[in-house]
Amino acid sequence: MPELPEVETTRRGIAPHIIGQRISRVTVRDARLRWPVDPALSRKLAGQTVRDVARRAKYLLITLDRGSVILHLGMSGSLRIVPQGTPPVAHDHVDILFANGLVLRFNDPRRFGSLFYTEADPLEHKLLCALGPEPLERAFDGDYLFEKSRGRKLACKLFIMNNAIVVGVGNIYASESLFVAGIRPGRAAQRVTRAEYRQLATAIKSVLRKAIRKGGTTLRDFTQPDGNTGYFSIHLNVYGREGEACHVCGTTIRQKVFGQRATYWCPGCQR
DNA sequence: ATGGGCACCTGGCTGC
DNA sequence: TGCAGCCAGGTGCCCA
Repeated sequence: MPELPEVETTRRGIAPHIIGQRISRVTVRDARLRWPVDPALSRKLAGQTVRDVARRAKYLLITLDRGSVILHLGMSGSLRIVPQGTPPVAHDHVDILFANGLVLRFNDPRRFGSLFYTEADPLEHKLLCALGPEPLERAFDGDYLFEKSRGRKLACKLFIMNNAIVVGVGNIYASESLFVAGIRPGRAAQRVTRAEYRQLATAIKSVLRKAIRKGGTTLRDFTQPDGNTGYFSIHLNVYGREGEACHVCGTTIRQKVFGQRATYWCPGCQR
């Protein structure tokens, strides 16, 4: 899946096409997403106009007149804007059709994504209400991480990937941020110092901002919302580079699994 | 409360 | 060439 920069890139890509547009209907080709798509979705959305496209963590929030569509891309989901009548390809599960002839099309090979509608405050939804701060907001800083981490023995990499602590730090950017901050991923969260957490919070912000600026890392199944094949890629220092030389010090990059996820670091640059 | 592990699913790649 | 096995960007939930 898209990590946070990819979700934000998607939000920015689709927003200008759908804000102010009226939904005519919804076509569900395969309702078997992470949770079954509501059979009455089309009836509930038809006639409503998109007022805003927001993001909380990696959830996209499409604000309508009376409610919100909450959409998650899972591991392999993507959204595209296509003209009505464009033949669907494999895994094009849901289409939201607009009166102006455009279609917001959700594709997700692995079907870990989700899409549902609520007329309550989306931020109060069970899946969203307990989330930690957004990494790019001021409330998230090194002092916050330091306070939250006292007494926590798990690996600091898993700590920063915990959505209750901070949202939006996925597997790639967790390794990359720890590299920039010079902290080894396996260290217990409670053993990382306040000064190091300040470095880490700064690193997380800069790594995510840089990736957003670049339009999201290009991964196998991420497609730009407008269908452009022009791919972007941020410069990865450690992720996926096991056995290769560190760009900074030349030390061989190592890999180890933490919490069932591959984790990469440079033993020369990270302590 | 915390942490560990599993589950959900398809597709691409590797190596025999 | 075929196929088994392994790996992949997430995260909710169950259990100890």
